[in-house]
Amino acid sequence: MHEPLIQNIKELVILNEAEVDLVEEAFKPITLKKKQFLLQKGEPSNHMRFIAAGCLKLFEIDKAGREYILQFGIKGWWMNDLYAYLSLKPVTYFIQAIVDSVVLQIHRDRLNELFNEIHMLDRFFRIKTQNGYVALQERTIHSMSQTAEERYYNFVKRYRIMEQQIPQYMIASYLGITPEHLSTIRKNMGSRL
Amino acid sequence: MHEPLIQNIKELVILNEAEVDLVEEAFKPITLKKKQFLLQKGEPSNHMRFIAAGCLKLFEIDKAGREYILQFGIKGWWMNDLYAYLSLKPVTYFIQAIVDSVVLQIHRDRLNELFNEIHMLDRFFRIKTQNGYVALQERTIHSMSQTAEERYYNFVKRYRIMEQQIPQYMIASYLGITPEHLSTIRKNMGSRL
DNA sequence: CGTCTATTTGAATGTACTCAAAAGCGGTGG
DNA sequence: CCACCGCTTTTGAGTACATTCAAATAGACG
Repeated sequence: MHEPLIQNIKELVILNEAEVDLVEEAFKPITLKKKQFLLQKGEPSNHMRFIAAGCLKLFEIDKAGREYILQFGIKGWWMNDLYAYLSLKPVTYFIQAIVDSVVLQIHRDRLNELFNEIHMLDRFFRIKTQNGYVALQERTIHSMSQTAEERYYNFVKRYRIMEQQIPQYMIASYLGITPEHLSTIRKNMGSRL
Repeated sequence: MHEPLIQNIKELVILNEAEVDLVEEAFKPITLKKKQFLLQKGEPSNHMRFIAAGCLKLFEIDKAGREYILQFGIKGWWMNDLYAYLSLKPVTYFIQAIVDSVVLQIHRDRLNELFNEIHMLDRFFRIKTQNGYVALQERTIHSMSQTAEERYYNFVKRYRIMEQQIPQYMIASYLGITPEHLSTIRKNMGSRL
């Protein structure tokens, strides 16, 4: 169960066996059924979270009730309302399982202890966050410079694995367009998919 | 000259005097005239950069020659093509001074050494990047859920200090709209500014 | 099956863009 | 110190991309 987590960490930093044990012990599994919430607006976010299996979405709902998806996550990804986690404030986003999922999570207090017990963890999260930042920056550029069709095409090309377990209207939300429009785009793209 | 840098670090982690000296020694100042480039597409980005004075922009130019501004930076901000810095690949973005500026920079190799000499630096950059990620996430949400007028209004409200030294067409680029459209928005907003 | 949810289709509308041109503004040289 | 030049901002007309709203069709699941 902790396999993918340990592997994920070891991709970036070195851990000895004792440290692996510490990490495995600290991260507790949570199983989620499809559509179940991991985090709801207003709750505190006291855990750092790693997806061991399944697929989840991180999203906001505005006053008009519209849903905006910030991020999808599959096995091997980290997912959190980072702002709420860091600031100790109530979360402003929701996290919900798209399919049955397993999440490994560690409490902030325990993780902060671990940062002192395993210096390399600071580094791990620094690099992880830097990578996440870079990816988000790219997404920002694309949302400004590309048409909806280009963004959809790139999404499919890049996240083919995800795309198959995610309903179309969620992808539309992620791309910042309406489901109707995405449908039209797909029709026009036709064979190019 | 290194004052704002040290202060910036000490806001998040504790440094002793020896460590302060190490940091001050490692970061070298660069002065830039208005419109001068700090980084041009194709170059490597071998330094981590802190703005000690002035104002700069980080932007991309697409094939059509259109400019997309990812980020403005003023005194106390960090600025880099993080992807290029981390991957050692040539930069895909430009960094250019909007007004006369001073940047403090440290070479990647020296910074990596410092990470081992000053463990708290790992933590500092982890937290910095996390904060940056959170801010970028918010921008992403807003670019999806808000109209151009709302985005402009929020930009002015939030970055009043910046807004005064930045020409309007650059703000338009940052907001993902045309200068003409921003002009129209300003006219319609009228007194509400 | 039948029901609920997701996707498609189409018409009318709106927001932002393109292109073109005029007006404003700031710096520089005569 | 004013006139001119280049760059920024404004204005307006026509257009394009994406949205809203409504309704029909298709798919998934009990």
